[in-house]
Amino acid sequence: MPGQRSITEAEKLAWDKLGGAPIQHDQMAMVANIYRAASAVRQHLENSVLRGCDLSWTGFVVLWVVWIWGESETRHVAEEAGISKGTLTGVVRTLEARGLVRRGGHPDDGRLVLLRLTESGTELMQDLFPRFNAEEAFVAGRLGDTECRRVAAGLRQVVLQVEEHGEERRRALLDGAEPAPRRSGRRPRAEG
Amino acid sequence: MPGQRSITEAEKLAWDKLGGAPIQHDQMAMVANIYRAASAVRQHLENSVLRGCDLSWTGFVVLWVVWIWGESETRHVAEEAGISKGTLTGVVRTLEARGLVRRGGHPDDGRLVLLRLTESGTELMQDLFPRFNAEEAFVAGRLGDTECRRVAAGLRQVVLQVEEHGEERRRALLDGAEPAPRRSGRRPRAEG
DNA sequence: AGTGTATCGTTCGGGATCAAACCACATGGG
DNA sequence: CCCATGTGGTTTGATCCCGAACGATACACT
Repeated sequence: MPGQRSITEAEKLAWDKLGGAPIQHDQMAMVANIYRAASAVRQHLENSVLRGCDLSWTGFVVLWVVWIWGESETRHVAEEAGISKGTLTGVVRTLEARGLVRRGGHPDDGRLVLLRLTESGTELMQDLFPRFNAEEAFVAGRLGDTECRRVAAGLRQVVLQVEEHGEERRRALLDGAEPAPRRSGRRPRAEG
Repeated sequence: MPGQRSITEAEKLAWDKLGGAPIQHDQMAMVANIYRAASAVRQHLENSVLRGCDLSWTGFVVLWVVWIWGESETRHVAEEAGISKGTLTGVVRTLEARGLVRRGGHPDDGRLVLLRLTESGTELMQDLFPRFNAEEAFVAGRLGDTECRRVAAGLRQVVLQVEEHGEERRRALLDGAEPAPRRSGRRPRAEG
């Protein structure tokens, strides 16, 4: 059972290493399980239905968003899919190479790019989505409908908390200090 | 609010596109929220406490595992951290370059590699973990202890379902067919 | 018409990610 | 002793991922 030598034992060990400082263990356990569940679900979906179509999780999500909402501006797709716009550029590149989506300019605003499914992309989603949904049902198989709703509601509270107060919180933690650049990422062009 | 133009509206649209085929929507909503919450939490943690130490989420998790469990074999660390052994090799490489962990051979079995924290890695975790835990508490701030436990328990059921029946399920879905190779990944060396 | 300033998607750099291929070491049987 | 089989960690190739830098376009104001 990966990652569960015992979460409780881990807490005891951490508590010892900190000289007895208090730990919010219910919160810690929830975060740990959110991440574990997300990994497990993604892995299962990728290795069952997605793999056969040569799609990654992210590729599927992007496809799904465009399928559901129809022709969309890339910024909206990135937002819905929960990835950065830079990542979306790359994902769309591979999706386009597979002939599943098409990129097109906006008639009125030259900055925008619109995404739409190709014929074959639409057919793929019609076949794929029901099978995807069946696996969602499988991973949730030990929980009843009501319990699913309850867990989903709890998770939504977490998402809302971060979305509504996360930035403010991060600012407060920095307390005036500069935001600490990432190690990776593009460097400013050398002055000449 | 990223990814929530409205999940319910999305379901209706999907239902239409499928010509009225039934959708397991509670399960679908739970999976969507698991992934959203995981992304939100990861993003918040990386951009608050982790960024200042130049650590990725995964880098932190690996460090945490070795900190808690002490000198460990890499296969166990990969399992606990929930990443593949190939990924671990890369993550440890960067962690080692930052002077936070050290790799060492096993005295009795020449195949094994042991990981341990350096002095500075240990100091980092002693400072970092309490601040990490404080942010875990922040993201869970809208939920009480009991609700956190309940959500964690539900998620554990999902993880267990995949771990105990996932492989069997994937085999059943393939139904004898070959497992469909990934598009990416190493190719067999050309026969000569 | 010109000049900010804002916003869009793309590029870029460092890194994470997986599965399969691969190589080194271990272990058991002939 | 040797060779088959198994089990470790590492390498490889394609992709994903982020955020900052960037170039192009849009829009408001002059």
